[in-house]
Amino acid sequence: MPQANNKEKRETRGRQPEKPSVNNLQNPKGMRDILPEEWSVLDKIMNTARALSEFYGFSRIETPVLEYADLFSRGVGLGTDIVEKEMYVLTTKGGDKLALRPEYTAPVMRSYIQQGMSHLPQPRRLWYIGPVFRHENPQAMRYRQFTQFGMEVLGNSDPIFDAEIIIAAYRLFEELKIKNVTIEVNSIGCKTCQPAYRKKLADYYRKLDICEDCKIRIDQNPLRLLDCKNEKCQPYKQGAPVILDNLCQNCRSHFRQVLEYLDEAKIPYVLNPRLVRGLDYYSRTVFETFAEGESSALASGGRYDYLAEMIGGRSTPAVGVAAGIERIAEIMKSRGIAVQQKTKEKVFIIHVGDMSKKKSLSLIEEFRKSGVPVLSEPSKESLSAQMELAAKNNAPLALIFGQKESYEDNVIIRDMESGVQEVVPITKVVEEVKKRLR
RNA sequence: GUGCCUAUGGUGUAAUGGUCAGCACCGGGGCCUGUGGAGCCCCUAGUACCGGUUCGAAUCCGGUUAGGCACCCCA
Repeated sequence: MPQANNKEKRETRGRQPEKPSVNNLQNPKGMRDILPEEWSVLDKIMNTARALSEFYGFSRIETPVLEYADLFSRGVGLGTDIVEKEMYVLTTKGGDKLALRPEYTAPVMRSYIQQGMSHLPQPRRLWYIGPVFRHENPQAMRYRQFTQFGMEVLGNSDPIFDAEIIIAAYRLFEELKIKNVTIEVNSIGCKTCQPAYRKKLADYYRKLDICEDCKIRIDQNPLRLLDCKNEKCQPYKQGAPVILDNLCQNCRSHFRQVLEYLDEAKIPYVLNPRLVRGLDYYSRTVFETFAEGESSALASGGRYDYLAEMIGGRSTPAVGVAAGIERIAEIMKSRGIAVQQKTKEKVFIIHVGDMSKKKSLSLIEEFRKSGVPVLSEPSKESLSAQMELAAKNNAPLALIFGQKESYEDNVIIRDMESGVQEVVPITKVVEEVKKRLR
């Protein structure tokens, strides 16, 4: 009577209005669950990032997920999309405006200033990893909550640190075996030379028949004119003034040194005079790294000598890089870069009957204490079902602890490969198992 | 924020607007309280949500939500 069954079910369901609708069981847009299978790649990336950071002398920092919203308005910039369109802002009961951090650099700088890190030996090398939030439309390799890893060198303006940051980023991809990563670098100048260049650029474009977006860019952020993708604007790029030709003496020399250091370290890079960044705090060196065939950046960063002042601190030169963990994971997956799962083989303990089930608990504890990883499945009662699980889990040994054994204080050690079994006293079993695992 | 595409058990899929939404995998149980990944049998579970058209909707229409792609921007 399947019909009756179905009807019954439907009616039953209809009578339970308290049951939440499926919509309530859905994730918010752009946010996702990270299931066990994915963690092997993510762990690999995170562990590599951590080891690399520590090796290069960086110390870990973590800041709150929430910050006062104006930290980002002032630091990242009011005119930027990140602040204007993509920030999650909430108002507390007390009326404070807090924001889910859309990036780490401003919070790290805030912490540097607030915690008096300028009184420690300079520069400070800090690294971080954690979730950041941007309210934008999700698409490939783009989430509303994602994980950023980054490194910052604060408190020194020497160009060697610009290079150090780029080198470290490059090494991360090297260690993760991601090949064909290109690094694009550029210098966007400083307070002295950038305004003049902006004006020059704006003047050049003002005379041309440009797309609607660019008409806005002219006043808002003329540097962005350079990477407009509208077909209409493409031909103009050729004749546009190049920023590298318009740098002041200091910026020119700074950039030259950065490149020399990169050459010295044999880091392959590409000069991209049209590379600009979307965040206000950047000055001088900017860079982005791309995996071959991908349009979105894997890691990017640059120097941000004005950020400290922008958020209300004393002038502090700094340079840093940020990378998106999920994007790196996607690249690794799509390129089939294997991450070996080093799950240790575990000895499987099998019980039969209530007495042995109960007593197997202390047996399991004994193994844990002596550092031998064991596995068991108390919910399975039949011996064959447990044998099956032992086999599925690739257990090298199965320990059969049945009724008979539990009375006689023995355990059967079964070699799963050969099928050879041996009865040993329970007091010796840990020792015997250790001997066989070697 | 804009535009296009998509949505059937946990997964992958089937169903000219018309019987009870079918199949496979996964999962659970059994054959099998004393020995292995197989086999056989049984079970669990679904038309994303809300509404409309219709005698009748998984199927057509509208909205919502989520996913994908592109723009914008970015990690």
